[in-house]
Amino acid sequence: MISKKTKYALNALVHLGKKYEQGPVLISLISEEENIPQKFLEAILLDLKNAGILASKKGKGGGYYLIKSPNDVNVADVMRLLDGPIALLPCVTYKYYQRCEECKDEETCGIRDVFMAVRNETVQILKQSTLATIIRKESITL
Amino acid sequence: MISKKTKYALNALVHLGKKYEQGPVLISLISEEENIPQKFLEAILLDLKNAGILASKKGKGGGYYLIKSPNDVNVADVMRLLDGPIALLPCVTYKYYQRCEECKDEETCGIRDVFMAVRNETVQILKQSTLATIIRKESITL
DNA sequence: TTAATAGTCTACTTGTTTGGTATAGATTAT
DNA sequence: ATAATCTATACCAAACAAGTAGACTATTAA
Repeated sequence: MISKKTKYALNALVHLGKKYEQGPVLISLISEEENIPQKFLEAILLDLKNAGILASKKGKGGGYYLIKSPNDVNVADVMRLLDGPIALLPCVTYKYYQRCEECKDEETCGIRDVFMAVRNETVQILKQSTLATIIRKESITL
Repeated sequence: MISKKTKYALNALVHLGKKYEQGPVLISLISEEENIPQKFLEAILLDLKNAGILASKKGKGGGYYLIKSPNDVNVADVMRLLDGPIALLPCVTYKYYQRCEECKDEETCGIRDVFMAVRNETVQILKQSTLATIIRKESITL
């Protein structure tokens, strides 16, 4: 399961994606409309800002806004940022590789092959899924 | 990430799969050869027994052995047994469905669609992967 | 210039899960 | 009977998840 943090981040990003290039949006507004605890959301938005996806403006008329295009923000990146590796086994992660301690021979491990396949399929789907595709799909489904 | 419990279970099952229909195998032997803490392994094997995958024999000459055919034990089932649902969101699980509390309208949720696709692909791969296919692959790779 | 607005930082809390360990008990082959 | 095995119950420490509290800093309008 993905954490609430990642789920909330995606909800907030979709929200901000719908208001792309329309100025800053209040944390309190996102919190209310997306049903996310405000204090928790503050920490999440800060993470997304530090990752260069969002920017913020302080004071009256301030808030958060998307600085990357909705086409350039994909679900895989958001998940990695907040939840860490996507793979289900440490020995099949792309950037955070770690050997399975109990493993005898990684080269011939049939279990590893299975989870390698899962990882590849998963990452492909998540990379293809951007804020833009999500928002588009939602407007069609209506 | 899958838990150590599931990983250990798979390692143990592959081990027992290789000795299918060759009589009981000692916990201590599996523990040693697969590098799994013995007491932890005992609990895992018990779970697998209660799920009807393994059986055990007590006393001298006892141990655990596979009762289902290696063709009929797939990775998806083992994961579900020890780690619970495979899906990454509670609202896309098959048997353990739960609404996302913060969600406004599940029907039109674009995020849900993404994770639905991931779940479907993942389950398909994991269902196809049985002890038999894993063991076969390992013997070929050598 | 000061009050109100709005984001930022640090620290804490509470509950659950993970990955175990310890001890004692029940069964069975010899 | 007794030694070899699995079984059951209880416990534990560390990490993580999901949040909360409160002080602090920056901006801007009046």
